[in-house]
Amino acid sequence: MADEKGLTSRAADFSAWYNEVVQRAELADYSPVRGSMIIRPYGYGIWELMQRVLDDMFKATGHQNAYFPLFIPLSFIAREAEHVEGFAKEMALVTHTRLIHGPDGALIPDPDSKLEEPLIVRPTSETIIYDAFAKWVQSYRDLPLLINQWANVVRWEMRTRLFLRTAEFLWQEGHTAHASESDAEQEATRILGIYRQFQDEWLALGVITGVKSPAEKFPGADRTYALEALMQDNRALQCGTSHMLGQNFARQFELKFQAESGQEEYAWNTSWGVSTRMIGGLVMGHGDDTGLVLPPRVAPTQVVVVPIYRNDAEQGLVLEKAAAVAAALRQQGVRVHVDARDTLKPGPKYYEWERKGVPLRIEIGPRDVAAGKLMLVLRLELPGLARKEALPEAEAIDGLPGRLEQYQRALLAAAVRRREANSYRGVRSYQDARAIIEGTGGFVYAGWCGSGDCEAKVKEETKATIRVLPGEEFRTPDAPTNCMVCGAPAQSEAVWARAY
RNA sequence: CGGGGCGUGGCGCAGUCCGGUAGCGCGCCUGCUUUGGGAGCAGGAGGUCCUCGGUUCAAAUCCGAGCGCCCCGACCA
Repeated sequence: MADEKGLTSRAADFSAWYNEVVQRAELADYSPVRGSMIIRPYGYGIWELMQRVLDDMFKATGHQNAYFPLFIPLSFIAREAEHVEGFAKEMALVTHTRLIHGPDGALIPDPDSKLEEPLIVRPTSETIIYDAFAKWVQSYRDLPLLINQWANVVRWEMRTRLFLRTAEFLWQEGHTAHASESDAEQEATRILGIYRQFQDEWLALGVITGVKSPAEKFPGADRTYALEALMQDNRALQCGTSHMLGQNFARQFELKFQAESGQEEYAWNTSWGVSTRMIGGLVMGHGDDTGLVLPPRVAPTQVVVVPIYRNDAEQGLVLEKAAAVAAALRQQGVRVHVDARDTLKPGPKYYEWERKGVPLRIEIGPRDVAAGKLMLVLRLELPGLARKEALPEAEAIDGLPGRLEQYQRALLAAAVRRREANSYRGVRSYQDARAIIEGTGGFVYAGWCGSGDCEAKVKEETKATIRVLPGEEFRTPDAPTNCMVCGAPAQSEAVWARAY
């Protein structure tokens, strides 16, 4: 366990480190309900930044936001066989609508208020949304229908972890209907591209993308595209999914339209989502033994200004300068905070903001004011970047957005470097794969025959699953041509890893 | 649901074996001195010791039952 100052190190106990970072950076807290979490203002600030960027991306590609109900009739979820099978074990139900005092005075559900048909709390909204779509769509002229919603969903998980797996979480779920299979397919991959751009360029995660195996795909989908990031403990984190749903839901919910030809046809659907889980990805992807490390683009505070002074006169002087610097930075669109608290010395402030992952700190003391300089300190030492640098004030301010962008890019480069350093390509034997998975961990690229039996065997024996069948960009040039498990001709390359 | 751990001021813990005035560090409040990497002194506030029951003159401590949370595993974003 860590003392009040230090943190458990990643090497000593990765999951303890994770929990401590999340709580000490004030991202989240436990709630009285098992498996439910409180997202604190600092964590929610990150989520708001994520939302803003993604929302703009969705809007720019023609999507509109809407809101569908939290409660879904139980019968809806039951309509798509594979879908209900996938979620049946983790459903929260509303069965009563009233409380009364029982014999011993305690509040109990009023038996008379029992609902004829229980409601489920949405684990995802395909069913209720496609039911609505069916009412809205008549003609091919109504398509494509491109809808997104920002919502909470509930999945009653057996085992939970802050951000990574909680009973309730926040996400966006896009739902679209198209006139043709190829339109829907295009939509699913276009969204995958948007997610990819967001997770690399904003979150700096260095994700790989690809298709899920049939065993790992979304229940009810024909095909699931996914993004996977490699965490610092060399376990994979699924950071988002985009599903080609085919006509599975359209058939169940009578989502039909009249085609140009006059023929009545079922629409083609896609659904796609990313969640607050990405915040967990940021923590495990970038954090270090000091605490959180945030990419500037999603940092609620990008720059913290820490004034240094010894007496009232210096305090006035330095705070005035700090305010001016902050104002100049805000002019440039930088999110800056001046830590003017008089109760802490500079040192403790440094530690606090480092723990919270703020990308850049500006120290301003009397000596700097006199010299017309600012001390800039990055949260991390990264290749090609000076961690600490004293620059003339004007130069420092003008160059600051660029400096943040450099840092942003360096974080992504470091993530990709780490991912590739822990990716094992061209693995030919199951024995080798197993040694990697049970040893250091990481992404194992190997041939796969496509058989669910081979996949299940590996999962059973090593706990590793196929994360994705990698997209073209991520494939190994001379990938093995045989399945690493059974030796039969490989149908595709697969990336194996233990996952969250 | 199985295995492990833990419930004592806001946080981290000691005290439990062997019953006898509830403590320590950090944090918090007030004042003064401080401030370029976790400051000092002085004063102060803050606790149904998880809950219920039992034993006892006396329970944080012993006995019984229950509850909760965290971690590991099986299920999953």
